[in-house]
Formats: sequence, structure tokens, C-alpha cells
Amino acid sequence: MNIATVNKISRPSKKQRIDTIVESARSIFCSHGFEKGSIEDIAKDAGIAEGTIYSYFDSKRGLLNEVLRRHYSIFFDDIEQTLLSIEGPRNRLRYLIRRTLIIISEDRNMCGLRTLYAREIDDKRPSLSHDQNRRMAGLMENEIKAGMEEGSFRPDTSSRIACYMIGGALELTEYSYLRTGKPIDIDKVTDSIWQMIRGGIESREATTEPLARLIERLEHVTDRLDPM
Amino acid sequence: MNIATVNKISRPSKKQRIDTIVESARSIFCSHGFEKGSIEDIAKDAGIAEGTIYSYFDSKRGLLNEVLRRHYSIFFDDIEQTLLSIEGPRNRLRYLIRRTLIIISEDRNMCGLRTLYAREIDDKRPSLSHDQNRRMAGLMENEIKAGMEEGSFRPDTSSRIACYMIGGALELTEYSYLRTGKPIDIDKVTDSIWQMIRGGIESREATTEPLARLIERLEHVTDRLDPM
DNA sequence: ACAGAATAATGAATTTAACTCAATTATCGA
DNA sequence: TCGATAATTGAGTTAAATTCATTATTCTGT
Repeated sequence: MNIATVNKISRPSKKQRIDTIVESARSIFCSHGFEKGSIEDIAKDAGIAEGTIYSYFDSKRGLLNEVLRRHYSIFFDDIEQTLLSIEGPRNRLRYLIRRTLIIISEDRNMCGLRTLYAREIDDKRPSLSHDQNRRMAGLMENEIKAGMEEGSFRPDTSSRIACYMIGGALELTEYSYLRTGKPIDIDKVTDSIWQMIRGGIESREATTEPLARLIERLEHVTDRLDPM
Repeated sequence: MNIATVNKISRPSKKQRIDTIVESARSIFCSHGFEKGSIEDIAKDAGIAEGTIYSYFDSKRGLLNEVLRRHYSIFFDDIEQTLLSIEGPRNRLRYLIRRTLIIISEDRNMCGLRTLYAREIDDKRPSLSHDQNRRMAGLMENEIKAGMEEGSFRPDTSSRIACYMIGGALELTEYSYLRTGKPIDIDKVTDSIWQMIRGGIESREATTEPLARLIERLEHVTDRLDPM
């Protein structure tokens, strides 16, 4: 009876099986891409039958979603934790920008999957990528709003558009990295985005210098008329 | 012999045939989406055989590219023309932002195709969408650089990142419109982006407070010189 | 320890849709 | 009018996701 028991191939737990599938999927999608990496490849890699994958996942797309969800949810958890220890909306916003760039730099393959295939509008439910972007955008918008309340950001700014500008710049930086493979200079990009956010590109000379000169002259005149 | 000649279905010119195919493809892709709109559908709509499509286009993807290329190249030509008649980098940059939003608003289906399917990295050639984004980004970058030379934009800004921020914000606005269908408030979005670009979100307290103090003093002085 | 119920895994069959190509039809030049 | 050339056809091929009847394993109550 032991022999019989031993000969039977014992099955891994549900969790283990899912882990195996997702890990194989990650590996295949990263090396071949989503479209060229087939379910057959994944099943082979995981050492199981194709049908088994379908008893755990609705579709190839659903499998991709899970691969991405697992990869990025780790970062989100960490980011939300780290934010708690950073003081001030400015610093937190800057951290979010920088951190995003680091994540992008760390795994080009995964970003490729996310960028190229996860943006879908499937009639019904919004895509995972959309959820993740919302989550990140939400974190940023929080900081922008906090900054406005605190008085360090202009209250007449559209926080939504500010988020779009930051998020959009990060996405395009990511896409450029994807295409060219040229490493991202994280400090430089962070600083550039940060500078744009803070001060825009309008030259300060035009408005502030004449104004400063005027203030000086008026103060001078006022001093004479109304000595303090 | 005339009868024979008449019975023969005369073939349209090469150009006409291609036009028909592209127009049917546009119609089918717009109504069903790229993935769900099949070559069979397109052939049926155009009143031809599937094989004929393949004698004019390499692949379904290539057909999509042509649909998009035709749609957007018209706008680009017009934009480049219009730019010539606008004075100053600021105005031209603002026009580019506004105009892009108008194009997005005008055809949601087409933007859906562009946004969702045209971003690809096909090992070899960059995607059409990429080319178009480059073209638009190029136009914007020109204006930003011109603005720097002219002295109205800060010269220490990264024009690349500035483009990414503008382009990224436009893309995200587009995507949001795609998902929700909520009309874009073109003026408001243009103004918000424009404001961020020009002045950033940093509070102007540093300059406004001294100014406020001065105003107070001036009012005081004026009261004395010219009592009400 | 065992029967049988419940659950999981299998892989061959189905389906779908892009793409091919040999055969057919139309056009063109002499 | 007759080949030669080019365009069109649509049935056939291929590839890959998805399904499902069958088989294998595990679990449960006795």
C-alpha cells in the first residue's frame, strides 16, 4: 500500500500551483512578449497541461494581469509605507517621482509588458494598468492637495492636470527607455520634472525682475515720504 | 464582343481600391475595435475577397497603421501650416496644446485605436504612433527652444522633459476621455496645462508677500498725500 | 483501510481568425 | 485578337486560445 501511495504523483497545493503558473507566465512573457509567448510555452515551462492553466485563469489576458498585479503590488505596499515616514508634501511628491523612475529602471521587461499590453478598454472592467495608474495618481494628487492646503503649492492649480503632467512625463520616460534601452538618469529626470512642477518654464526675469526693481524704487520713495 | 466587355466587371484603379480598403478598415476598426474587427468583416464591407486585402497590405497591423496615418497626417499638415502664421513661441506652444485637444475631442473612436493599439515595439521598426508622437513632440520642442533663445522661457529647463510633461498630460487626458466619454473642457484643460508650464505649482508667497507689505505702505502714504 | 464522492489535471478536439496560394479573371500591348 | 501580365478570388493552411470529456488524485465517512 505504501508503494501505491508513493507512486502517485502528489499534487502541489492550490497556492503552489498558482505560483508556479504565474512564475512561468512571467518568465515566458518577459522573454517572448505577451503575444508571442503562448499558453503552450507557459504550460511546458510549468510542467503541466494547458488545460490546467485554464482551471486557474479565465484567459491569457487574465494571467498577464495577475503577473503584473503581483509584480507591482509589492512596490505599492512599500511606497505607501515609506510615505508615512517622509515629512511634507513636497518631499513626498518628489519621492513618488523618483521611486517610480527607479521601478521603471529596475525591470525593463516588466515595464514593457505593462506599457504595451495592459492598456485596454474591455467594454466592462477597466484594465489593471489603469487601476495601478489610478493608485499612483491618487497618491500624487493627495500630496498636491496637501501642499495646497499647507500653502506651499498654489491653490489655483488643477491638481488633476498636475498629476497628468507628472504621470505622463514618467510614462513617456518609461516608453523611451523601453525603446532605446538607454539607461534613465534618475537624478536628472527627477530634477527636471521637479523643477518644471515647481517653477514652470516661464522666465522669472520677465515678471519678477522689473517688479523687484519697481518695489525697490517705491520703497525708496516711500521711505522719503513716510520715514519709518 | 461588346456584351463580353460589358459583362466583365471593370476594376477600379489601384488608388481607388486602396482607398476603399482603408475606408472599410477605418469603419470596421472604429465600430468593432482592432482586435474584434476581422479582415473578413473588412473584406465584406469593401465588397472584395480577403486575399485582395493582402495583396495591398502586409498584415492587419499594417492596415491599421495606414488608417491612422491617413487620419492624422491631414492634421499635421494643417498644424505645420498654421504655426507659420502664429507669432511667438508662447502662442505657438499654446496653439499646439489646444489643437491637440480639439483633435482628440473630434474623433473618440480614432483616438481609441491610436491609443490602445498603435503603441508597439515590434523589434524592428518603431510604431506609427511613435512617429506621430515624435512629430508632435518635435514641434513642441522647437517652440520651447525658441522660447528659451528669445528669453521668455528659462534656459535651464530640460526641453525634453517639458515636452514629455505636455505630451503626457495630453495623452492621459485623451485616455480619460476614452474611458469615460466625458467631454473634454478644452479651454479649461488648455489653461491648466498652460499655467503649469508657465508657472509651476510652487506658491508665489516669496514674491507676493513683500509686495503685499509694500501695497499696505503705499496705501498709507497715498492716504496722507491724497486724503479721501 | 476502503468505497465512493469530490476535486484537479489532462490533452485531444474545437474554434477562430490571420494569412497563403493555386486557380481564375481582367487588362494591356502588339 | 492573342498572349503576357497583373489583379482578384476563396478555399485551404496554420497557429494559438479555449473547451471539455476523460482520467487521476485526494478527501471523507465508516
